[in-house]
Amino acid sequence: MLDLKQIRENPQQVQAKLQLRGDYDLEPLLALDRQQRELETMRSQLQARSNDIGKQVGQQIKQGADPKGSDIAALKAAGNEVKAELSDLEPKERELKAQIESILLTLPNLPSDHTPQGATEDENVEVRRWGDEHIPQRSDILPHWEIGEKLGILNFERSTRIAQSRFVTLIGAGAALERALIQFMLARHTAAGYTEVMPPFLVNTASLQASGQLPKFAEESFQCKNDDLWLTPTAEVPVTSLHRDEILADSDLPLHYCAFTPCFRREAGSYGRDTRGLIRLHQFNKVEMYKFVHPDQSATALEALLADAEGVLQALNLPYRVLELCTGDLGFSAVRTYDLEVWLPSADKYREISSCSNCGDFQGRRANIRFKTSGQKGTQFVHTLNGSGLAIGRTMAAILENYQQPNGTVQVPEVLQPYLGRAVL
RNA sequence: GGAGAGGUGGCAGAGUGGUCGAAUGCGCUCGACUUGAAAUCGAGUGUACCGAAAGGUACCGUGGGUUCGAAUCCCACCCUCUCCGCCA
Repeated sequence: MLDLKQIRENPQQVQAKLQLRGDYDLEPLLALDRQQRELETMRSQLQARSNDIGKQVGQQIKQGADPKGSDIAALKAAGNEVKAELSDLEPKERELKAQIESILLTLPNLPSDHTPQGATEDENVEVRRWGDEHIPQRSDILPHWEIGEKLGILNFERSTRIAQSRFVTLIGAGAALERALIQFMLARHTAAGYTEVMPPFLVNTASLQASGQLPKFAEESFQCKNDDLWLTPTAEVPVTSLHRDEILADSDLPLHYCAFTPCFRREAGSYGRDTRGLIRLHQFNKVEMYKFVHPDQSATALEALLADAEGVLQALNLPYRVLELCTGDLGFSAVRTYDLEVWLPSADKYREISSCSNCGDFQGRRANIRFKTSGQKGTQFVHTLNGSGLAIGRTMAAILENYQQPNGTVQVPEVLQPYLGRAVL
């Protein structure tokens, strides 16, 4: 959520930054804000009068005045008058506040000054490539779903029987490889100081709103309609809400977490895209990294987060490139985002495998997560960052293709062998 | 699912209509005493909004209601705990 005070004080600046992301008009919001504050002043003055009358009644009765006497009756009448005025103002103010809130909830975060300007993903900026020398030179590499089914470790067809299309069942070494990847990544991140958490995989509406998935992107999540619960679309959601409505001490920061969770996405509107394989499923596993940091630290924390995500790909010797997302491609909550794209030989291109974002205080404000600096009064919102480290299914796809051997087997990356107990699939 | 109990400040816990943002204890901060520490004593210690400030307003699970006045009474909802049933 954006800071209403900031919008009020620098409307043209905020407007200009929002314009980089889409078409937004702040004027209605500002008008509502002016009305609301005017009403608030009036209401609070009336309230003060009402409180004063109430106090007088109490005092006079205590001092022995006749509760049915004319003095008291006059006060009560005055009180009733104030109450009538209040009952007119209160609902109006409440309504205005609700309108302001609901508009604020739909405004995306402001891009950073570093973020390249652009309308679509075509204008994302490539920052660097890594591991060109690991790109397989053969031209007969099978797509991962074909080699996976050949090896009997991926099954898509039976998964439609169990669930629907866009689900996979991992079998034998496939299931073991998935588990090994999770273990490997968590071990790496915990060694780097991230605290492992395994949160609930069902989250409530407030949690989805806190991290920015709601209200705008409801159709992207699976909902349990009988309960106020949704299937988590990413660990970012439960981990953000791990500290929702808390006031931390500045000495608590930074907090670094990593979490393995399945992720559930409806992929509404992507019919016909990536219909085969592990790239776009309704359910996939992911190891996520997440940081709550002091505002002064979030810029450097993003670079460190990115390095940690890259480290996973490097350890697996998977070729990748780093993109910085342009303003038009930035996610709703993000100030600044790097995507990691891994080389997929069958597609002959790079595909997203990680997204590392600095959300500034946007989620901190939505989730009401603040910190207090000792010796200073007042609170500030924490900055939050999240990054995949990595999406497990897409990592498996990359391995099945980049490590494919001419004889139809797949080499197991060296760092995974201890976790898997074998060198070849 | 059935029966019951309960939701108050960082924590514990009082408060059943009036001056209660809220006793008391613990914790925490600062100060005194002490060579230092402990103990003791003193002062302080929630958040947000409006306002240049003085100050004002709101918040006792959430939302409504009664009343001049609600933490306290009424209604609805949510959540937590205990016992029983079911269950990994």
